[in-house]
Amino acid sequence: MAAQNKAPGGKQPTINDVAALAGVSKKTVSRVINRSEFLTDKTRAAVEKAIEQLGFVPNPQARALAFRRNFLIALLHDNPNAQTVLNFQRGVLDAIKDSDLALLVRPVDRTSDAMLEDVRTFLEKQRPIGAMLLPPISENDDLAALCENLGVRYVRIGSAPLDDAKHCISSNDREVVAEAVRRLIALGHRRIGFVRGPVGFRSAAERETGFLEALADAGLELPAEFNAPGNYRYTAGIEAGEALLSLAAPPTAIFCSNDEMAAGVMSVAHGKGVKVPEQLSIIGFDDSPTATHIWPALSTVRWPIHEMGIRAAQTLVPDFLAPGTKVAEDAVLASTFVERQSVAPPPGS
Amino acid sequence: MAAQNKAPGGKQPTINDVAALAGVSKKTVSRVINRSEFLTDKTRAAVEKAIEQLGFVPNPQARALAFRRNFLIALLHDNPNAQTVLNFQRGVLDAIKDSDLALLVRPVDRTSDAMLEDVRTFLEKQRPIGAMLLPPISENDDLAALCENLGVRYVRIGSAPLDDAKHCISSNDREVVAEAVRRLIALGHRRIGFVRGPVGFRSAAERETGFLEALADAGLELPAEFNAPGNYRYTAGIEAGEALLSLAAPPTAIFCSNDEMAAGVMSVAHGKGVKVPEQLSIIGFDDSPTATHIWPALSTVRWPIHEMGIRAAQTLVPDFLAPGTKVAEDAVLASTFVERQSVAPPPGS
DNA sequence: TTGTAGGCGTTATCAC
DNA sequence: GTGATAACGCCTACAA
Repeated sequence: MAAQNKAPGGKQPTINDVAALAGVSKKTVSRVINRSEFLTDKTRAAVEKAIEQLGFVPNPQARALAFRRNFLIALLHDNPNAQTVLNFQRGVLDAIKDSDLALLVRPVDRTSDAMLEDVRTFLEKQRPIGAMLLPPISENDDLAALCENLGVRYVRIGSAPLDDAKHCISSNDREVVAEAVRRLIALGHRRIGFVRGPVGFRSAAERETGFLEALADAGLELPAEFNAPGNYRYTAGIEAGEALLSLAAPPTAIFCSNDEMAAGVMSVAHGKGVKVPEQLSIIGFDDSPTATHIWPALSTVRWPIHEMGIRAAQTLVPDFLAPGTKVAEDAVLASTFVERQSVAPPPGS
Repeated sequence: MAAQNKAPGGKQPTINDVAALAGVSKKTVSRVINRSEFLTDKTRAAVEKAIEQLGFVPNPQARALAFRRNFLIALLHDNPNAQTVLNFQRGVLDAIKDSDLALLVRPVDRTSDAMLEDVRTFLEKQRPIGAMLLPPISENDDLAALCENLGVRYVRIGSAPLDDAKHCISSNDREVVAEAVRRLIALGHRRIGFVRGPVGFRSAAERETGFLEALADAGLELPAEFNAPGNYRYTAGIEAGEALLSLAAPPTAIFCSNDEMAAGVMSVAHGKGVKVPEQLSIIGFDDSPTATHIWPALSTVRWPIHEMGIRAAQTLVPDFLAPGTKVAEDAVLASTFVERQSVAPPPGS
């Protein structure tokens, strides 16, 4: 489309071609590229015209070499939820859209002994400006320390503040879970079951705390047999559902620490002929695609993951964004309770 | 862990440090790095020892500059199915794991007029060695031509061969869809509905062809009212389900062109009290997480997407993979029919 | 405010 | 086979 006038030789034009055409030194061109303040408007205009005319695009590899730093930011993740990762990715890409940055993706294996070394090698090799850590690996302090040591900026994404605001974007999961559970209580539920997240995950702990807070506020308790273990997988939901719905006096509502497990519980309910939501209310967490694909549609907590991607990028590289980008201030973003068809008053009310 | 002996000054050691330590020229070190054939075993050993000793890692930015090419491959996608994208991504990363390559991710907006220009800018700026195009944008011939023109290698992923084998990794969707439908017919179904994919998508066309082939082989026809439009979204499944299940003589089985739409159809069935699979069999396509999260679990076609990611990377950059990597030959990978609980003989059989 | 010289870490050229 | 020397395209330091 654009008149891509190539430099002599048919190659990509370089800073030298621009300098020659504009009748200035290449350093001056460099100053224009890097938005130096010390430039006459006239000079700048002349250079910009030449750039336009040649269709010049600065070579990022050369800049990376000279800057001793790549114009890349990295996304490190070990998240089983594809939609979450991808939504976050989209957010990041939306944020860096008009900048010179590109996004590098790096899944890591948190169960591997070599994880830290792998990440170190990756960061040393690619030298990204910064790295964004998605949960659950964002909870790993060693990883943050590694970034710090290597001079790679980092931002951790979490369900609760994990670090100082400069290094953390989080949501208020606990509060929203409590809100969701209060909703169940307001509907009349008193026998409320809980399916936990995996041990050692901050997100799981936050959700559990929020759940217990809401119960405590209402003067309710969580009987041991209503407290089912889980690991964020569908199969754990199946097991929890089997356990909870086989009780002599089963719960009338179950809060599951994520949507996948909620889907598992719901499958068990269907299999046992337990009507949702008439006989059993179910709430999940994530607002994953699953939440709307199952029947009845699942009430859940929506994580502002796309927004978190944007904010994470903004926090990580405010100085590399396109000029004029509006950057939000808050590091804690609000999750929201989304009520759908899986919730109703308890039977007989 | 490794004894990272730094070069004088505490920085990363460079090729000069290695050359000095090994007592050779830096070009010789370069030859070792790039696996040149013209080297004495003795020289090579000496250099490798020095590399080891210093913990030297070649600077990819400098290499990129000298090679006039980045050690990056790009994944271009505009796929609504997060799991598909991420599984593919994993495959690619598995394939390039022990190489010097890194993966750049670039979502594109196929509905935008500026799409082609955006991709051009991206490719010119980043200069990746190659690009991998996921469906549906893989079906865009202009995009392939653009890569060709820019000297960026490319591989297209598709449901059927879209290009010569050198540039295409595909699956045999048509055959497998036919197989799935034959299974329905074998169970006794004669009234089989179809929910189409979006117009203009090759994947949709392939699935439809396979479906019709199986019907024709059995001497069956697809009545117009059994042929519902769709766009791969859940809501389209809802609409199709409403239409098909409201017919005076509804189908006893429905093949949906993807899982999301199948989930929609299933929700409608639940809502209408139509028992799945007793009164209605449903088959989807993708084997997405949704397939196992809904109840009853959905029979579907599994796309070998992770494997396709591996093969795509191998096809794209066979010369950059870790030495000794076994590269498969076939460009057509097999999808498989996965039978789950959503399929049974028709009522009254 | 602008320009000159030199360097970033690697590879290509072309002798030896 | 191996090694000087000159790129690669851009930036920093310092000079003007």
